[in-house]
Formats: sequence, C-alpha cells, structure tokens
Amino acid sequence: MSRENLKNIEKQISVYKHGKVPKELRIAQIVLTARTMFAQNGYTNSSMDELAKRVRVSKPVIYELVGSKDNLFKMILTEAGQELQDRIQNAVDEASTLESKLKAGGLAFFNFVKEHRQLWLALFVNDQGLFSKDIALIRKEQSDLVSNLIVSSNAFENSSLTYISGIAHALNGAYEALAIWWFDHPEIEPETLANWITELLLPTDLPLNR
Amino acid sequence: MSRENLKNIEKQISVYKHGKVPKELRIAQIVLTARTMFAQNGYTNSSMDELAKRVRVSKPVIYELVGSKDNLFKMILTEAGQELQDRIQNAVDEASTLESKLKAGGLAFFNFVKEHRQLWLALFVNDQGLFSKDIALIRKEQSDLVSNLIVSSNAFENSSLTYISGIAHALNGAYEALAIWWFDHPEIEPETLANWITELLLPTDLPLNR
DNA sequence: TATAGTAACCTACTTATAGTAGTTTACTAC
DNA sequence: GTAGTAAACTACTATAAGTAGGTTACTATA
Repeated sequence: MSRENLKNIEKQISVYKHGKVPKELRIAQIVLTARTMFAQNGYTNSSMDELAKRVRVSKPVIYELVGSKDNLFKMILTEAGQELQDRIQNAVDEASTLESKLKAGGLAFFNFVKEHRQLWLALFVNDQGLFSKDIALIRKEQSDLVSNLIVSSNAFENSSLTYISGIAHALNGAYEALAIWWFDHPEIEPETLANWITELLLPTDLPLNR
Repeated sequence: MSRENLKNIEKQISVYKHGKVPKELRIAQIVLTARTMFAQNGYTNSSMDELAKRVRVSKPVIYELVGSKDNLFKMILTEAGQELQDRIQNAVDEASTLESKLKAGGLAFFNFVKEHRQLWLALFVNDQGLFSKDIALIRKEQSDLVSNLIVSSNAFENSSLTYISGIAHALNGAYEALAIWWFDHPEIEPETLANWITELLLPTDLPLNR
C-alpha cells in the first residue's frame, strides 16, 4: 500500500513551478490525500471540495483523473484489501500446521488493523459517525447477553472477563457474517445455521447437518 | 416492532377528510413508511423528499415530527434492535442447558433476519449499494483462503463445501468483530487476539493467554 | 524564435437533497 | 361566530457531487 508516501510525491511535484504536474504524479497525490481524508472523516463526511482544497487544485482536475468519489473510494478500498489479503496469505503460506497457519493468519490480520486503525475502520467497517455508535450499542447488548451466558454456564471458568467479552463479540460477529453469507444461500434453514455455530463452539461427536 | 401496521394507520388517517391528522398518528405513518423506504433503498439512497411524497405531506411536516433524517433512522434502528434483543433473550431464557441456550438464541437471531431480510441489511449491516459489493468481494477472497485452509487440513473432512464456506465466513466475521472490539481494549497484543480465536477453533488443554 | 498542438488546469455552472423561515388553513372551545 | 392553536404549506438556503466550456503553460517542429 502506498509504495510512495505523500511527502515523496509532493517533493517531486514541487519541481513543477507553474503547477502543471504530470498526470501520474497528480493521481498519486490525489489518491494518497484522499486516503488520509477518508481515514480521518469517513466517506460521507469527506467532500470532494475539501479534497480539491487539500490538493490545491480545482475540482474538475480531481474528476478528470479519478472519475468520481465512489470510484476514488473503491480504488483505495481495493488496494488496501489486496494488501491485507497478500499479508494474510503470505503468513499462512509460511506456517506449516493448521494451528500455526491460523495463528499466523490471524496475527497478520490484527497487525494490519493495528497499523491502519482509522483507515481500516473507514474502509471496511462503516461510514463512521452517524450510526456507528448506535449499532455499537446494540452489538454491546447482544454481546453482554452472550457473556452472561458463558459466565453462568461455567464453560470458561478460569477465563478473565476481558477474554470472555472479546469472545462474546467475536461470536456475535460470526453470527452476523453467517447471516450475510446466508443471502447467497437462502435454501438453508435457520435451524441449520444455529446448529453450525453451536457445534463450532461446543464440539460434539454427534453427526450433524453438515 | 410495528405494533400497528401501515394499512391500519392509513385506514385511521383516511377518516380525517381535510388532511389534518393528529400528531401521533402522523408520526406512526411516517416512521412505518420510512422503515419500508430504508429497507428498499438503504439510508443514503432514501430521500426526505421521497418520504414526504409517499406520506403525501410536505417536508416541514416530516421535520416537525421526527426531527431529522438521522434521528428517524435511529428511531427505527433502535426499535428493531430492541425487538431483536428481546427475542434472543426470551429464547435463551426458555432453554436450560448451555448448548440448548446457544441453539435457541442463534435460532431466534436467524429467524429475525429471515423475517426482515432487507430491513436487517439496511439497518445493521451497511448502507447498501456503493461499496457493499466491493467489500463482499474482499470478504469472499478472505473466506476462500480460510476455506482452503480448512479443506487442505482435513480438519473437517466429512463436511460439505457449503458448510465449510459458511464456517469460513463466520470465522472471518469473528475476526472482524474482535478487531472492532479491540478499539476499546487497545492494550491487548495482536498475538493474544490471534491466539484467542485459534484456541476457540482448535481447543487444546494447554494454558493460554486468557 | 515563432507558432501549432495538447496536457493540465480553471471559473462558473447545474442538480440533488437536507433542512428552515415565515405563512396559511382547518378544527376546537367558548 | 370568533379566538386560539394544531397541522400543514410554499418557497427558500446551504452544501456537495458532478460538468460544460474556456484558459494557460509546456513541447515539438519549422
């Protein structure tokens, strides 16, 4: 991601005294500036007027070079997605056993998020602001429900509350992702889905709807 | 959710010949109409002008009664979130063992999604359109990676590809949710998070970072 | 060194949509 | 039948995406 950083690009640009900068360089500057802007403000709260101001260029230049706000966001999204994917794939490839592959892949993912917190949030999670807090609240309530379930069952009796809270959120994320996946597999019964996740958490040797 | 349906409300409204409808009734009509509109078009692609048209009222009436587009969406989001929460809680309460509680809770969730597919998507997942396809593509690539991992490890050797695909998506959802949760627990190391999910999937009896 | 061609850029607009100021209409109580 | 008010309206502002059409500065060739 961003093989060249913004400082470099702008140094190169400063050479062109009267402001006529070659296309490629200008595009790189726009994309990198936009990436920062989206990370700071999210998609909706970023405006093309502001971007033009930051790049010190008029709006039609932006549109000429990157097409539209949507397209600009998609470029950034796709590039970041590719880097994330590559990093996970490499990590997995370099490990040998299933367990070490899972650990390595997970670690690669969390390291990516750590390095690009704001950007990751803006690109992959939601259009920050507006409703993220409200949705977070609903998620928290559901996770609390799961946490209570786990605690009262003594299934993880030697575990810390932090761990349980994290696992509860992870579990809710799993349900949600499975529900999204379900849109493309509508023939599956709700009972089956519920069984899948239960079985994943509490493995039994009983034959299951797999 | 929607103790009264829209048909009922509009029947009551039709009594008021010259269009002066009591506040409460009008609010109910607006909220229910908006819920349908948001479910159909998502937040961004819904406009207050269109809502006013559907309700056959001028825009200031809408603003007088529900404040703003944001607020309207939040009302609907909160109500739906509350119903979802209640249904899961009831299902969990009525079951006895941990396993049956997990199944019942999961089933309640998936039934809710089934009954309100479009609305659930619009409220809880994303502002449809724009980037949902691009994000879905990235998620799919990552899930494929996980699927391949599972298949090649023979960890689930008697499982169908559909099941494996679903589980892979669920697992990715778990990672993502844990990363979001991480924003509120930044002191935790990436390694710890990666271990948590690995351990969840492949339980060992070794002591762990819990 | 003049000038034709073009890449890069600009000013000033249109369109869409959230939100509002100020006014009018119909029902209600006396 | 008239005063008061709840409900509604017309017509506006502001912001932001996107565009039409024209201008400027570099480049190649005579």
